[in-house]
Amino acid sequence: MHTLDTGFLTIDTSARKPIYEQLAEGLRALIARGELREGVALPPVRQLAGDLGVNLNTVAMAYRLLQSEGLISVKHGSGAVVSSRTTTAEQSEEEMRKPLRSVLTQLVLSGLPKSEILRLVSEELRFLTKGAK
Amino acid sequence: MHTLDTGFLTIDTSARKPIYEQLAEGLRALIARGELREGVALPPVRQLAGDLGVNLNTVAMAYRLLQSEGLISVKHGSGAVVSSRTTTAEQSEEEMRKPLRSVLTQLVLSGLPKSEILRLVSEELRFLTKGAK
DNA sequence: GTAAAGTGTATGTGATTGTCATACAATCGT
DNA sequence: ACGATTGTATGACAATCACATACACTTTAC
Repeated sequence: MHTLDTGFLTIDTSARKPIYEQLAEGLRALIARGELREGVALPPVRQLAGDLGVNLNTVAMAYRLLQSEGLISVKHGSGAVVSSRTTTAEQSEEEMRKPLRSVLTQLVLSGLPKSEILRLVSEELRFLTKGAK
Repeated sequence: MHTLDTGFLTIDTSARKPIYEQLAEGLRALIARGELREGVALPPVRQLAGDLGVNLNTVAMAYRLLQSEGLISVKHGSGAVVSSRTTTAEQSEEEMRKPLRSVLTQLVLSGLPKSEILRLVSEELRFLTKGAK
C-alpha cells in the first residue's frame, strides 16, 4: 500500500480515489473535529505538497474543492483560511442518504452484526463531535 | 441530473462515480436487503444494459466486480447468479472505518445534529436488515 | 515605493481510466 | 449439430488525474 503521510494527513496513492479528493476528505475531517478552527490558516500549497510528495496543483485542487463547499476561503497571494465549520451548499435528504446507505450496505455485507455497526457509528460520531464548541 | 433507471436500479450519468461502480452498489444493496436471494439469476448483461441505456461491457464490469467480492458467480455462456449474502474478502477494521468516517463527517459538516444522524443510520440499518433470513 | 519572497492560478503534457462499438468464445435449447 | 443466448476480449476515443512549468496577486523588507 503506497501511502503518503504528514502526521495530520494520510493519502493512499494506490487507491482508486483521486489524491485531491482524499486530501479534501482529510482536511474536512480536521475541520469537523475542530483541529482546524475558524480563522486558522491552512499550510501553503507548496508546503503541503512538499510534505506529501505530490504536486502543488493537486493540493490547490483540494483547496478549491473545499472552498466550493464553503469550508475555507482561498485568496490569491495570501493563502487559505478556514472560514466555516458547516458546508453551505445544502443537499437534499436523499443526497445525504445515498452515500450513507452505500457504506452501511458494505458493513452489513461484511457480516458485521447490526449492534456492532451501531457501536462503530456511535464511536466515530463521538470522535467527530468531540471538539465542538 | 441525468439519471437512468429500471425501477430496481438508478444510476446518475453526471455523477463523478463510474457507472459500473454505481451499478455494483445498487446490486449490492439489493442482495443485502434480500431482494435478490442466493441462487437467483441476475439479468443478462445485454438486457440490463439495454434497460439502462448503457454499454453491455459496463454491466459486465459491474458483474465481475461483484464476483470478485464473492457476492455473485458469473459463468461464461450461462449467466450470473447470486452466490452469497456476505462478502468473502475481509477487510481490516480500519478499512471499514475510513469510508464510514468520511460519510459521517459530511453529515456532521452539513449541520445535522448528532441525534438526527443516529436516527438516519438506524432507519437505514433497519431497512437493510429487513429481509434477513 | 519598490523589490524580493511568498502565496494561489493558469496552461499544457503524458498516463490512466471509463465508456463504447465490435468481434470472439462458451453454454444452452431444440 | 445448429442456432440462440450468454459472458469475454480487443481496440478506439474522450475525460480525468497528476505533473512540470510559467504566470499573477500579496505581503514583507528595506
